[in-house]
Amino acid sequence: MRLGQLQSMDVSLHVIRRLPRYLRELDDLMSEGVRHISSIELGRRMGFTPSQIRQDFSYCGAFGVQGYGYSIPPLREGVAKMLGMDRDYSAVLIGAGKLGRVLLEHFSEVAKGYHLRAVFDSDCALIGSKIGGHAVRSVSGLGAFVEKNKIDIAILAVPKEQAQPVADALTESGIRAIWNFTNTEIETGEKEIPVEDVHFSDSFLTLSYFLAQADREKSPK
Amino acid sequence: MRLGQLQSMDVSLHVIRRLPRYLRELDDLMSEGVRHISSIELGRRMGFTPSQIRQDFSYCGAFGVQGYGYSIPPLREGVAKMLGMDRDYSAVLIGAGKLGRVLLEHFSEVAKGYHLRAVFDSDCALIGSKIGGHAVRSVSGLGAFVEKNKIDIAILAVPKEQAQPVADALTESGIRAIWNFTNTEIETGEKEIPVEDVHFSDSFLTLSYFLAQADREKSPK
DNA sequence: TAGATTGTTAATCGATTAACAATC
DNA sequence: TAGATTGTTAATCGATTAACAATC
Repeated sequence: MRLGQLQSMDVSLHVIRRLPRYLRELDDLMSEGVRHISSIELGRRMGFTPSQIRQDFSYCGAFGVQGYGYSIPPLREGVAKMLGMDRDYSAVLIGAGKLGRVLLEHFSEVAKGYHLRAVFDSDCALIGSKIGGHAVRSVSGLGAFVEKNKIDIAILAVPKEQAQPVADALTESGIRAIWNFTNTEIETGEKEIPVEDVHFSDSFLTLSYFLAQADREKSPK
Repeated sequence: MRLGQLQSMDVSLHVIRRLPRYLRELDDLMSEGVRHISSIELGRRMGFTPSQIRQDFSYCGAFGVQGYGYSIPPLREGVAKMLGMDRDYSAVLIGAGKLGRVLLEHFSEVAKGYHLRAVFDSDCALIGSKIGGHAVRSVSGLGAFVEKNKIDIAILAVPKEQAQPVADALTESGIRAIWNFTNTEIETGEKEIPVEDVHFSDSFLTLSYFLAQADREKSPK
């Protein structure tokens, strides 16, 4: 189920999507040696209004001090906690093609604190070989593995055609979230399983729209 | 400049981001042999309200017929045209690492009708070698190439540290849009150059939020 | 204390949905 | 013609911004 469709959102999806940006900015500030900041100054850096920043942070618990601003270390931890970075979630990668391998490599940086438990593929030539320290397993064992090991997150990097069958296997075996790189929409049925789509083609075309629009404005016909 | 911050949007970013989804759905319908559809039926398939679909399509020109619905082929072309898919835009890839190579490979599928003109990297070991039919060039020649060949789009897949310097070279030499995979924000100065960010880490953490939220709801403490 | 800045409530702005006249 | 469905205007809903009392 696409994130936007999910029910019971205490915090709006708009706010949630800004949290990782705050995290990056706060980490940058930390590495610059800055230890506190006001919503005005942070807003100036990030291109947000101070109001929005105060609103957003109020969802992460109260870390501000009147007349002084925010103390960065606890605020950073508050945001990280909201994002579940302290919860030791486990993941599996399905699809050990080129994209899968890139994700595998990035995963340790991108997702510090999360645990990649296994890699699956349907290609017999790959099964058994080692990729990034993980023996590639056959997708035929995917459901059993997810169920037995109570895997939280599936990273889906298989070809379009396999997206839905693999998603079905995952939902049946109790997966809790799907990170979807297949450039296609997947159905997860009744259960409210969050699916985060990373559709390269959609992203590219969005950018292309702005070029086309600029050209239309230049020479309207 | 992030897309959300751009001025002069005739059509809101929300609508623009739905256009590629419509395109995919319409292509799916075409390949199923369907040639016309009502906003009600399309809404049912996509999880949108019929109102929204009619609103969105009205921006692409009028393709509907009262009492009948939409004729898919011209609607599909109308959406594609809005997205600039008929405009022969040119692109360069900067960063021939693993991610860059995946993007290169996907580019021909993802971006049919767009032309990849060159690949750049700063690694001497890579320069001169061929990747996906393109000789890898030194980034030192990036600005001159973009300027001379009037390149429209830069695909930025370099390490974080190089993101801003490369972006500076690009903006100075007249690039028109940047597809940014560096997991960091880039500044483009005065000119309103659209930047589309694909931040894997942000996307992953957004998904992680929903897991954490589900757990918080289960055992509030 | 005075100045600064938060957290939160109220006002505004924008996006989505509903309604309906137009019409195929 | 009658039924269906569009395109568009009005109503609603939700997100962002402004304002301000609380207070460090």
